[in-house]
Amino acid sequence: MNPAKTGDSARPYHHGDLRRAILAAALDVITVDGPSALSLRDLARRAGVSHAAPAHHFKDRTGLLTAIAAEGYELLAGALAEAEDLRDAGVRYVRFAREHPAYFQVMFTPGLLRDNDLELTTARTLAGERLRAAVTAVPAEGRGPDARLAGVAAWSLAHGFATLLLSHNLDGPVGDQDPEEVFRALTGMLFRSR
Amino acid sequence: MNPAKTGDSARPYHHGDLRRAILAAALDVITVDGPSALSLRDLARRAGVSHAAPAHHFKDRTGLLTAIAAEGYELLAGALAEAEDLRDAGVRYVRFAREHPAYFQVMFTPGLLRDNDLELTTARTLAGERLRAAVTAVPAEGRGPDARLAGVAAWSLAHGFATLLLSHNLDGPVGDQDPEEVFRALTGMLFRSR
DNA sequence: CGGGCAATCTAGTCAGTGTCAAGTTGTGGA
DNA sequence: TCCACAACTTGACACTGACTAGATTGCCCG
Repeated sequence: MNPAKTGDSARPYHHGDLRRAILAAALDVITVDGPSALSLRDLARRAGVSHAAPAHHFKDRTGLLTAIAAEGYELLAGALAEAEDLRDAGVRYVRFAREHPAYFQVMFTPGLLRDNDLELTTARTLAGERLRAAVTAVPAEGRGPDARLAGVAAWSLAHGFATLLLSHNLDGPVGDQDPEEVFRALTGMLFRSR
Repeated sequence: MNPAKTGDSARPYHHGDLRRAILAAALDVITVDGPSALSLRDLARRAGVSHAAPAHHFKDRTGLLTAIAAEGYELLAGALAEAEDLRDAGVRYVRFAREHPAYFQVMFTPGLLRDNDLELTTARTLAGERLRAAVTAVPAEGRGPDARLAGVAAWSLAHGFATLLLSHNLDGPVGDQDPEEVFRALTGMLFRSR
């Protein structure tokens, strides 16, 4: 029998899509308070479900974070796939970080994830390939002789900018300008001579 | 002054330098298992001290992390102060991240720190100034008209490279090469035309 | 020299957490 | 129809951070 609860009629024994609900709640929490504030019991409470229910869908806390990261890499791969050129890919990378800070944070915080998870690694390599594709699309005389090095450079630049942005380290320099525009100007400055 | 501390039979009531011992143990734990694995009780156990002793030196868990971050910014500022030019500053930034991954991780993981802490903010602004100094040391015709933008670009590049390195996202592209050399080559590629 | 005092550490408690094991309820497939 | 399995609940355990009160110690000042 269900204990008291708020709102609608009696909740069915089966939630319907508990997995989705937990994920959504988790993203909310992470966005506001960061991954370390995540509590399976709290998520269960938000979904109106018993304290051990989440463990049935994501074995652990780590399992939950891993699932989030995998989904994040899929979203990122999707965004990068539509990029017109390398600079656009960079802009989309930054935009992804700003629009989905929770995903981004989980994806790139080491020690939070089960690195050998299959779903995670495949999503991750897919996103990596999309990035490499954007780099190799640049004509060789524009990007220098070493495509691999150019890829690292582009990724570092976009990733560093996005990370510093999220950790509020660019609040001063960027101010109230549109971060995407700043990033565009930044790449324009670095590559102006080509 | 201090009673003997290591190896002897009965532990003295006063540890001697518990604060230092806790910090050192914390850095070990973070290096191996990340900040989320940090437990005050575990640190107390490692230092051979009661479970509540750490709280006397660092009010909370957050206080401990904040102290670590502040010390990290001081170390970073010290490293940047000795830089010869902008590229060298970047190399030192990357080297700092590799030599002190625990500090680096804590410093740039939002939500872990007490951002309004005085010691933290002063150390942070000091490091920021050292970075700006390295940028403005570059002659204007080499860095373009906008020093602020050039600073963001340089910081993003170094920070992104360091972050991706620590999260093992460059294990493939960089391979077994010396990361500092790769970074040097990378900046050489980006700035070859000046 | 000796008493007091503040820094340091101990010990106990409380609410909250992840995880495990075993039970209960609903549902789809043979 | 019925039954095996998936989804969820319930209860328990060991752990955590935070808080409190009290014990111990070394040092300063008279």
